[in-house]
Amino acid sequence: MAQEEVHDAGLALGLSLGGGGSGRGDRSNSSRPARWEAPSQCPLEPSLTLSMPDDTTVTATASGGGCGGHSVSSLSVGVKRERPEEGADLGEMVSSTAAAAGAEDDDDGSTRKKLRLTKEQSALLEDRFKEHSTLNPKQKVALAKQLNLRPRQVEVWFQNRRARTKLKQTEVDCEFLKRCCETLTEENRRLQRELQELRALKFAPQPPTTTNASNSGPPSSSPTPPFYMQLPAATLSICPSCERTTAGGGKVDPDRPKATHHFFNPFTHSAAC
DNA sequence: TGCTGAGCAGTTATTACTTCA
DNA sequence: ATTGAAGTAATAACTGCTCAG
Repeated sequence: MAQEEVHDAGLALGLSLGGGGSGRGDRSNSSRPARWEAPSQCPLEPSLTLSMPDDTTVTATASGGGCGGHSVSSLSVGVKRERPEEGADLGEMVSSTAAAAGAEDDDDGSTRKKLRLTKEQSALLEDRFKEHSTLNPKQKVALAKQLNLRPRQVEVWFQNRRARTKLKQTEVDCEFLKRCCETLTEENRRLQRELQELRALKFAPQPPTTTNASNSGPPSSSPTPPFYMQLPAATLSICPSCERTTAGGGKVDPDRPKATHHFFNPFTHSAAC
């Protein structure tokens, strides 16, 4: 049951086709034989292919039990009609798959069925994906043969698998950035607090001691704050690793006002201590 | 420069499962 | 406890686009 689904505006049916979707969706099947053969998942699956006068092919495939140990039996009926449009790899197919045991196989075709890969197929595909996330044409064909799938299905599976991997990685990255943002927010709060403390120290009454060059700025009533008050907040940061402040020693090189020896880099989770 | 094949992003449709009345 | 409808997640398959060769 390795049919590929296509949307068929002409037949208001869920279409599942083997041997080619429409248009560019099935590039790998350009060499598809004129008469579509239902590819069976299992060599033991009996299949029947009928060629209709109007180039429509009806295929019935009964599958089950004997393939790879999966227990789901199914009956698949596919209808394919050659469509003279956009090249040779065009075809349409109607298929319905239903559990053979008790389920009806006479559905009106208004719903299209989707292939579900068996656990064995998925496992092998996963294994191959772990080795290489892409396949060259030869590998694709070989793997398809091994899985009793069509190369197009293997191709699609790998595409979807890559997309899922990327999506997961994006989620991980997003989570990481979220944590970074939280870390930076917390860091910002800490720095704000520290700034307030320093300001309070600055404006507190000071004992009449001799002043050095670093704090001999204008009086507190002056509109321009002393030099260290103009430093970027980061220069006063507390290293989360060693819990020391960079500007705590009171000795700041005026030529390197932005030196942040203990600045914590949330992207590397490291501090340049 | 046009063609072709491959990969990707976005989307659709189906299936399986869960929840709830 | 059972059942059917509704909701949801997973995923196979498709379309359209870009890009390299």
